[in-house]
Amino acid sequence: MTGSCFAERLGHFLDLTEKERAALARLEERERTLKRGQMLRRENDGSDEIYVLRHGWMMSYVYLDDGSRQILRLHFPGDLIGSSNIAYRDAAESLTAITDAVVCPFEKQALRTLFDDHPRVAALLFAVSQAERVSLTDRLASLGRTSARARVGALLLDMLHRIRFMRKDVTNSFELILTQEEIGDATGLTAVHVNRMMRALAEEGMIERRNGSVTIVDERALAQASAYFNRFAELDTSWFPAPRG
Amino acid sequence: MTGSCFAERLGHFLDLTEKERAALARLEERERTLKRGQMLRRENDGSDEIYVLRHGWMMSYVYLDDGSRQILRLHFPGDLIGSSNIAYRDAAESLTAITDAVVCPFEKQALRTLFDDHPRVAALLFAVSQAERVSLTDRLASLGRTSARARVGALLLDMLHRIRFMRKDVTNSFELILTQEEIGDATGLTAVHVNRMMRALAEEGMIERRNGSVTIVDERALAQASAYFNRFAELDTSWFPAPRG
DNA sequence: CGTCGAGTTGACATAATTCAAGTAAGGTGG
DNA sequence: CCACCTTACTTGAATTATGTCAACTCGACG
Repeated sequence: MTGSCFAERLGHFLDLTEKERAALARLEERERTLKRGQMLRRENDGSDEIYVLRHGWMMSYVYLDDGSRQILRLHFPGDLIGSSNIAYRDAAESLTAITDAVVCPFEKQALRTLFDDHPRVAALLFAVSQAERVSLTDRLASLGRTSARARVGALLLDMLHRIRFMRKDVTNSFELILTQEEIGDATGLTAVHVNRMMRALAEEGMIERRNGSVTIVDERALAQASAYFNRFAELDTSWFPAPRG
Repeated sequence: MTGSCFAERLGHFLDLTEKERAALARLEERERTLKRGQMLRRENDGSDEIYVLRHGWMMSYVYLDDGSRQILRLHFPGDLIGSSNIAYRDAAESLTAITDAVVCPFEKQALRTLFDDHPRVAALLFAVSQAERVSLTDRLASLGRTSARARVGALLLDMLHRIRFMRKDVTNSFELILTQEEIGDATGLTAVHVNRMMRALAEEGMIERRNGSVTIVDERALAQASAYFNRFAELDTSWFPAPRG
């Protein structure tokens, strides 16, 4: 065990104390391995579990009555996932592994100690969840007010930046992994139309595609064409309580 | 001063202690009055302020480069608004009053005491913000995967349920207040098309319109047609810390 | 070698937008 | 109190973006 990837992720924003690290590590005592495509949790399941994603990519999504699917969010290592049942008894979204993945499940009761003993970590969780909320509002504006081409472009840029955030060696190229159908379910489009938009972006010289990987050739132009705004500003930690102990 | 409407709202989920109520009331010491249409805060403004909405309706929204607007969320009394700068230094959304309104501004530093001294209230804030996140994912699915008619229907139902939550005497009729352009900006449609969809819903006998008010005639059918899921389940407070003091 | 899932492309259908013209209601200054 | 403005709402016709259906290619895999 290499230590808590959750603590590592949160440590980007804050110098955690030993005690704080230990408290976070306690959330990752158990591990569960998932194969590509395997479902971790289904919408409406009652469960006390929340997860820290340790390795691999996952996605959260819902199905509508007509059988269509909306992908709500892609998840990368260090993400806290399944957080809808922090608020509710029953899960609001399904969770499935996009690649082989490892998650650390913990019961939400474990958050109690965190809020009681480590108010600064609680504040950090709260701030991170607000940042996630902002990310969702960006997606909302993308789906509500931009063209198909812009939505696909914004998704690609979001993936690039989030991968970069994890691995500083990644510059402008990454393995796509998602099928065009999944991209469609994330952007509210059909797989066929996603295909056309990717071709369009490629013909315009903004991206290149080879095998399963994408290169963002002209990041500035793509961001412009996609109404994409990079939210990777620093978190504002100025209001946080002092560390305990 | 009639006491904290924030505490009143949060008290729906939990029996707050006197000390907890007092701590929340401290967030509402100042008041600011807004006229219909008045902007409280602009996107990208740097500000340490967060607000509790005390009276009236407000909305949060963003503008895109092409001048189009996406309304992110409607806000009702008791809502915590402007929460994007809990995470960031600069505001991610603009805030404007839809009706005459009263807000109580407070500096985010005030949250520090709350997290330090009242972990149970902090947990409640966190849970409520997760519920808001789920509400955003519902909107995402609505915009991404449902028809214009369904989006308008879902917005009407959401408004109905949120108004009911505040005022138990409201049954199935309310004053719309929003213009069709605003409905369009919330649902990702043009004002013209909103108009047609409202007519369609009326012709199908699901709603009635008179002057500025809407009556939901057949709530079940409308919910069905709009892929609407009512999230007003109880919050799960089982994991919260014990009250302090 | 055959099958299967994913990607690609064309022809056609449909939902939503755009443009344009008009009506209704409320507010304001003379 | 009226005449005028302005803003919101309404409706039709033409246009465009996206979806649907269908056929085909390609590579992976058993």
